[in-house]
Amino acid sequence: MRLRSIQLVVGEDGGIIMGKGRMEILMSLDRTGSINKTAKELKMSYKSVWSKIKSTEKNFGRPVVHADRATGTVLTEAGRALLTAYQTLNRQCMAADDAIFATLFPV
Amino acid sequence: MRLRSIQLVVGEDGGIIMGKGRMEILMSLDRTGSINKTAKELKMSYKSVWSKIKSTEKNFGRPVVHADRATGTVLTEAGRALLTAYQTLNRQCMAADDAIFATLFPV
DNA sequence: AAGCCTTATGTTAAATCTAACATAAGGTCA
DNA sequence: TGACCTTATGTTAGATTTAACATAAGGCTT
Repeated sequence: MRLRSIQLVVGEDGGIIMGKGRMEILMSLDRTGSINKTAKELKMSYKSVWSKIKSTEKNFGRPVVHADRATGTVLTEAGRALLTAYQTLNRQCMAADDAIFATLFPV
Repeated sequence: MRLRSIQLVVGEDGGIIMGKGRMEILMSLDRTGSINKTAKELKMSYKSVWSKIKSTEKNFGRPVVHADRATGTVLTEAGRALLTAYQTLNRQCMAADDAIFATLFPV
């Protein structure tokens, strides 16, 4: 018996802006500089990675990546800020929720 | 932009024991004393309500309700304890997560 | 006995989400 | 120029999840 805690940052209409999956996409993207390499690294199709990025941008209201056929893909200023904010959110929420769980569901 | 935080209590194999939906089922069940009335109240089919209860019991390891064709359905001791513990968990986690969100994503 | 309440399941259909396939086209390097 | 990298989308198929339909049967009330 354990806790599975999920944090989704969503737009006004409920569309997902950030979640654990998209966090990993942006992290990988920042490291590889390529949607293609990210897709391979995360064992996803190019399209699914690309679609999630587009979905995030639509719900977020502004671009999180700058894609170029020649130079690849890099995070925008806003994209990096969103990523680091979510990473912190995720870590802190997990810790807080786990602590609460431990008090209410003792082993 | 807002936070959607989800807390799932799961068994060792990841099967769901409690979530917001099952919390509402048990709450309604406790009030109505009938799976049928709960299904109507929550606008779900009898079967889907029943299946979720069975799933919870399987993953939890013991019955959470006592069902009787004559007298209807009531929560077991363990079921009520599980429900109240989850209600508290849900409330506290939501509050904690919202607070964290507010500090990281200021309006 | 008839009608309506209840729990209890199986089966089938629908809808939705995910993955796969196909294609287009710009840029770079040998 | 040809091969290979990259982004960019549409289309189609598969798989998974959810809803709907159907049936069975016990028990209560009138």
